[in-house]
Amino acid sequence: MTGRRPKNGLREVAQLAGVSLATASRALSQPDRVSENVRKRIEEVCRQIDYVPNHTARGLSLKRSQMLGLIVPTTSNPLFAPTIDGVRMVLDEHGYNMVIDSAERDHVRELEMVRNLVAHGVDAIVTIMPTHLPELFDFVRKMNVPLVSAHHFSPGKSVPTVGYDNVAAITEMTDHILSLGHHRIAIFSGPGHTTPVIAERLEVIQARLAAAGLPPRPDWVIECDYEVAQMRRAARALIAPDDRPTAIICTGDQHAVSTLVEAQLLGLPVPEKLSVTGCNDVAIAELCNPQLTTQRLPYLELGQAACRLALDMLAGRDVPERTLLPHRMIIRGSTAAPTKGLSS
Amino acid sequence: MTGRRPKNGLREVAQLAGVSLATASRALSQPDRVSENVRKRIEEVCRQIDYVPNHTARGLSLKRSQMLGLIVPTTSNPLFAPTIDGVRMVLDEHGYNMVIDSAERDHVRELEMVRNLVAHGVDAIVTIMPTHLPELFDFVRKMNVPLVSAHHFSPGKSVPTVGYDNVAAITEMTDHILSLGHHRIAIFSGPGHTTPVIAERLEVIQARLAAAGLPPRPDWVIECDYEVAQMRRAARALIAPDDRPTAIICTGDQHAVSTLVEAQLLGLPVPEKLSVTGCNDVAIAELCNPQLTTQRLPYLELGQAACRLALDMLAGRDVPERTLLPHRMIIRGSTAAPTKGLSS
DNA sequence: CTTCCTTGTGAAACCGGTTACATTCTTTGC
DNA sequence: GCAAAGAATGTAACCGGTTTCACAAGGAAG
Repeated sequence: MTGRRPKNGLREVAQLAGVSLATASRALSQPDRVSENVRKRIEEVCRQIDYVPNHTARGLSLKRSQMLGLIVPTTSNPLFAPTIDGVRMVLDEHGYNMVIDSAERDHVRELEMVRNLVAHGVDAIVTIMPTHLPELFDFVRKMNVPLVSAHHFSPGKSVPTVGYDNVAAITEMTDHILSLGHHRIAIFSGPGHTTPVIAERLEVIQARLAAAGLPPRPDWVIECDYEVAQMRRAARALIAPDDRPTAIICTGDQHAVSTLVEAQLLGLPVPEKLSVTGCNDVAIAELCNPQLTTQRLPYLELGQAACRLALDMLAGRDVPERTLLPHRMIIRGSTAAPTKGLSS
Repeated sequence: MTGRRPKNGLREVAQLAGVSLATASRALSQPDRVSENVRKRIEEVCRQIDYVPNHTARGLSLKRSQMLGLIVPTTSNPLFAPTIDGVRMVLDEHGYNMVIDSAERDHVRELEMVRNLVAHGVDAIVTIMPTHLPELFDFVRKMNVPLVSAHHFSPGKSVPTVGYDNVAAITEMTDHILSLGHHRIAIFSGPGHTTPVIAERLEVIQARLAAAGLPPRPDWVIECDYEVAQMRRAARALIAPDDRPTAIICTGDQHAVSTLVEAQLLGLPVPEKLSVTGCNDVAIAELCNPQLTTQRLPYLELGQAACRLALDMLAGRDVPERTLLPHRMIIRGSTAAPTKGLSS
């Protein structure tokens, strides 16, 4: 503290150690290219003055930032938390940082975010948006920035994609209900217009039921937002009448649990008089009574795989266009064969 | 596409527009300092070649990155999702980006993360860690980087802190149970050793019960991890015996809901024979039967306020050392006076 | 004792922007 | 009609690192 410090970062270190800037830089990034003696002296100085390297400058020079950009549809839906966590786990192993943006379920905004991330110099991008603007593909190709799409296989994606088999998962669940002998089946779904994944499930279930020869019941196809009061109201409307379904297939666990709660309040035993299925296997699927039959979807693994792929692309390795991750049906206590005499 | 592009970013724009680099730069950052004519020409060129600015270079020159660092205790606990969301909301308004790190509930790692974030050039930092290493305060002071701590007021924090009154909230809840006339009260808690906030709640509840003259029942103080099977097992052990409490105060909603489920399985009516309280008011508090009496804690607001404070500090404005956000007790169906004859 | 090759180090260019200062060209005032 | 003020633009230094290249010293080979 005797005089004013140059405060030029590495320049100061170099000066204090009595070497040139270049040597100081090498001592830190390629320790074996400098003499033992000098290296130790520089390390000592770094400790002394508590030197903090400037990754911005480093990034400018090296043209890489050690940062990966992650775009999520929304930060408020806890469903994506495991995916974010998966990305973070892999990033941690590689000393990478994560900058995260929310596209607010909007394609146009997604493209903005991608431009923004590229402007900020991220080395690669993972996006969990289910579908993308075509311009997005042009942009990343032109900018030559690795981008991988995680979550949903939709036609026309021209970037590496990792996902699970949404159609198979919900088909399997529908077949489970059908094979139990149910004929009076309702669908309780999240809003399809904001979420292609949900729209797809809804569509697949309906098609499957029709294929099984069940007459369509439009009043048994409910779309409802994730707000608790709304879900419970809708669930009640579905199961309160005497003319009620014997099974309800939900596109998400929240809707299923809401249904369970309302059934309980109405004194309708599950699964004896009503079977209910969920999807996603979030924590609440086990925190209800009975526990939920649901599909465990690989959200954590989605994040991990997508992140690995992105880093692979960055390293110049070839990556597959599609990576399919397995789902698994978890049959718990909320489904059973319909009571005789009610099912037909 | 006639020849090779210089590909020097703004230099290329300048060249194509027939102006100097400085003018091009000004046209974008201070449009009113260049002539109408030139500005339009430059904007046109930018559009033509789809110019993407380099924020890294900009950051190096300006010494600010338009990025804020956020440190969370863990990304796997969805409890912090609203806080992250709150930060993001405010950041969006200011055109800031967020780089997020997980400290894995570890102080030492938190300090590493802070150093890492500073090295990456973030303009300010928000951390949701409940307590910090003393070295952290020295570091941020020395580096002169705005840091605000959100979540918990613990003694000795020498940085601006935003939080809620954890002690008051859990005291209020304990008093609610006491005032209903309960004397046989158990505590079902998350793990205190990993989470100071939980440890504090546990301590406060015990002190309050003792102050009310209740004899201590060590077997009615349970600490249990957040894993569903574990929580349910512990809850069952607590309420299965005939010698059971008439009320269970939980330090988190998950524990409370687990208890609710087990009570239901045992045919133990809530709230008639057992009162249960939660804390945090996460979504499941409304997705159970009966709905949970709990404390609504301002997690979203925590993120918003902390982020605003951080940006204020960055702008050189004075900020309060402590910002207290209100909590609110939400009395729902899971609590009631004990049945006569059982309570005493 | 040269000559050639290593090895360690320094000087300077560079990454892609921002900006203080200098310069040129208009205005405006007297 | 000329000086002074003002507006638009250009020149060059700078942010804090990395890296190419040149150079000097030391060791091995001839």
